Amino acid sequence: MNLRIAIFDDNKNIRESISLLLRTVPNFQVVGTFSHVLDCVDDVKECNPDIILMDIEMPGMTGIEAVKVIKGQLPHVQILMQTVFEDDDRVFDSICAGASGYILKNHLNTKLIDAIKELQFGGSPMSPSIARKVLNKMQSVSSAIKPEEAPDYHLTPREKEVLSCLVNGLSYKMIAADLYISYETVRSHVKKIYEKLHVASLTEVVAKAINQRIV
Amino acid sequence: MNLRIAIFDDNKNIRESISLLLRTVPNFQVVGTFSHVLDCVDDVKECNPDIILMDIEMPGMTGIEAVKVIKGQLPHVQILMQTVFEDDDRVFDSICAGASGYILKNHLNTKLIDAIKELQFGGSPMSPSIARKVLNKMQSVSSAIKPEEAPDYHLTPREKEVLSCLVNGLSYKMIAADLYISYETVRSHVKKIYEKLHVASLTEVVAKAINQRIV
DNA sequence: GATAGTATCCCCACATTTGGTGATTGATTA
DNA sequence: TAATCAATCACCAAATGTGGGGATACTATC
Repeated sequence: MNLRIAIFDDNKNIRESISLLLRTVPNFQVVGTFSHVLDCVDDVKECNPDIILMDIEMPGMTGIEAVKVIKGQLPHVQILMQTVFEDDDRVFDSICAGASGYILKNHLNTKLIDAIKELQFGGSPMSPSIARKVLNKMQSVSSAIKPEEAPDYHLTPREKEVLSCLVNGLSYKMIAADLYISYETVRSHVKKIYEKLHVASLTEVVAKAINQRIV
Repeated sequence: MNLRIAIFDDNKNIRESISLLLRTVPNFQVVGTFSHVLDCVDDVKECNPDIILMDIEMPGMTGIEAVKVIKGQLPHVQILMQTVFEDDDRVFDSICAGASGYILKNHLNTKLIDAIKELQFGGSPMSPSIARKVLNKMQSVSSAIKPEEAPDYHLTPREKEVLSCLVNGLSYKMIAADLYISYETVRSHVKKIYEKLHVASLTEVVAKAINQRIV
């Protein structure tokens, strides 16, 4: 079974030399090379690659934007960024856009072949410095990854509904109208919420609800 | 210049075989092997390694907790997780604790040597499946990584102070007391904030302030 | 069949917030 | 020097939220 590869790079020499290199590998098949990504979705649909090598700097639209649109329409395609840039912004933007690997252009040849093979078998090849950046980033956003488990305040479903209305800025009246209950019922729920969250004002409720992701 | 390596693993055979393996590499120096991490900080201070190989499952304290305390006290040490576990929790916990690499135990020998060398030169070696997990995680928390740049509401410093008081649940009166200004002045600031944020209630202010990280 | 919990509703009195309009001072800037 | 803006303070009237009661109906669950 052949591995179908497409290449997006605005530099003709690079396209051709990568193409030549990959053709020497058994089972690798270069099914398309493109100098820009303006028609990338059509191009990709046309040549139907398993893996895409994507440069970043290209005329008209960047490779990062291309990753986003391609993954949006063809999520099964694996995309390997291959670029000279290693600034945080471009690295993380690429990854968030959906790239499955990121290698730098400085040391080509065998590394590239290994990277493609790694990608083929479910890995995510990254140049060493990129991998380090990624791990450091993970650590710096660890609060988003491992949210310290929010205490459970045992809010009832209805109370949670009311709470989320409050967080959306609705007044008691509006909540009453929204949930088809009376103003006084809203008050009852809010009182309960105050008790359960140990707070004494709407602002505290909202702050606590958002910060502890209760909503 | 030698590379000093310490090994934490509760399995004696593994400690010894890794130790033997690493001793065959020029410039590698195994400076300590330990069967548990209960005294890890002392152990590490004692043998002063550049790189630590850390298993996860050990008696008394897990390798992940050990990473946390070691990195807390000796942040310059590079720690390479080396384990059989590849569940998301342990992987991300290890990384968030401060590990600089994560490789699986199934394919030892040369891979391990390469990983240590990669770590030595500022990389973050990961087994392919681990790297994939990490990239996927990055994508799933992309909102935390690339917060869509909050619009600037041109709040004055004083207004920001008042705003953060509001977010902390203080009433107008309390804010007045806190900032040594009159109740009416607080009101003026709040009115301005309402205008600038285009909202009409405290709850909306608080929600917007927190969600858009204005505070 | 008693108990506990949820969801619904009501009243009173008081506190707080809100929407107006308007004013003074000092600093910065055009 | 005139204009702008931040920061301060004031008053009025109306709307909204808060704290304390209490009540009913329905579901579970023991």
